[in-house]
Amino acid sequence: MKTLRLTSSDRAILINLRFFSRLPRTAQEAILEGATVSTHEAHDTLFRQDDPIDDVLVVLSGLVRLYRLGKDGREADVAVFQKGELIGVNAMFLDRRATANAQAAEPSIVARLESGKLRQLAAEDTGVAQALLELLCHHGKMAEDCLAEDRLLTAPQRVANYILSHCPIGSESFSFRLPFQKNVLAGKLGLAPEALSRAFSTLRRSGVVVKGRMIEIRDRQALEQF
Amino acid sequence: MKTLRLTSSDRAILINLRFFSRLPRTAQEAILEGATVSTHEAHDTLFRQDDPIDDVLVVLSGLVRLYRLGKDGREADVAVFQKGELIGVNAMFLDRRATANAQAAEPSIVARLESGKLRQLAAEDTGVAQALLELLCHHGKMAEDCLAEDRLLTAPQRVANYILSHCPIGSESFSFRLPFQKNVLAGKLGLAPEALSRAFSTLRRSGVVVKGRMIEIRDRQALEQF
DNA sequence: GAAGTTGTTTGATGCGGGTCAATTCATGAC
DNA sequence: GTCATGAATTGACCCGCATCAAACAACTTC
Repeated sequence: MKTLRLTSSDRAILINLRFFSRLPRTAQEAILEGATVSTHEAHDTLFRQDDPIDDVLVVLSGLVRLYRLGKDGREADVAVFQKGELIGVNAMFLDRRATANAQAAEPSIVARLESGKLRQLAAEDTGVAQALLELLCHHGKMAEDCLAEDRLLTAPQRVANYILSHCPIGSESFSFRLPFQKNVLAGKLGLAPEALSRAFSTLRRSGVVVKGRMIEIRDRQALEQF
Repeated sequence: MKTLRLTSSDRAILINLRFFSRLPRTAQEAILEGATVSTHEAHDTLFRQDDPIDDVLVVLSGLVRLYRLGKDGREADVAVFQKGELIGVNAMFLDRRATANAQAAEPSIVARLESGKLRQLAAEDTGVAQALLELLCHHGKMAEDCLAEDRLLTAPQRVANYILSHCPIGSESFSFRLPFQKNVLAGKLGLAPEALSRAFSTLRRSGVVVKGRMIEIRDRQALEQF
């Protein structure tokens, strides 16, 4: 892990965050002022469950995996964060302890914003609070989706869903590149890597072509009703 | 379904809500003014997934189950709300559509608060926004817990966990009454009723005595390490 | 290039829990 | 009390997926 200064493209990412754009310029500067940046190797741990955390993390590049540990040492992913996403907003308004472990899933750069300052801003500026409310509601919806998927769908169905969520509406056939390793996708979907692999091979019969990280869809209909 | 007036004990429940107590008295009155109350039989549907909803629901008595439907008609619970809990806060700050179906799981009374008014209050008063932020973060944590449990624990472990969560710290043996039917508990834990039943019978060997809705714990240690 | 490392696929096996069906148990209605 | 309805349990069966092990593929590193 290495500590850096904010580059101008980092600043661009931060400034484009929903809640950031609501801030008066002076507040923006105040936040950026206190921000630190660090780089991490794949598998680096950013924080551990129950650690006290006083920052909100923003992924500037790479990928961060949030997971809990079972008593037997097994890991279960609860979220995966990509560029531009915020980690630790929950903790900021609760007991300021991490509810899970965070680990870089690939070489990553993250910014740390002082959560004390953010809390204060939210308490002073309803626009900031509003933006955070919307963010949290969005998180809430995602979590609900995830839980429902886990409970209702089989492995191939979850994968089909994931693929469709990347399909622009209206297009009948298309292709895209997985934004991360299949490894990580498996965790995100609550599957063992082997199960993901088998799910892909099941979906081949429905017109899904997988070549490395490239996914190609030939028959959207077939996927939808899987 | 029948529409009622607010009783004084209903008012007491509402006024004790975390975010409510932050409001100036005039705002409290404004909210209560616009509130409606309705009673529901068990199995009544309060709203359906994708319905536009313009209210936040507060459970005054009884129990409300929130669930999603699978393509095959199977139901998966995403949350269960008891007296004093708020339903539909997410929707209020998103697209104002229900993300799931809501159903009374037993005879229930719910209040409906105008979400437009609430949103406005949150936009004007940072104290209200703050309270909602805390509420949502709490919801977020619960959802994360739930997801992690689903992915890490077996049925008996989930049940053991549930029981322990009702155990006052420090007490080695104790007993309590399930706050709802086993039916509902099963759904909440993501289990079929049969699986819950079997889990209970597995836990008997660890000193859990089940008689109707009464649960008795004889050996806390055994439960914790299950 | 060769050789090690890490990610992915495939096969064989076992466990957990969903589903269906049949009882047993509770709870009320009359 | 009897009967009826719904809840909870128990057994039998099966399917989905985790797990273990091994073969492969794709990148590094030298």
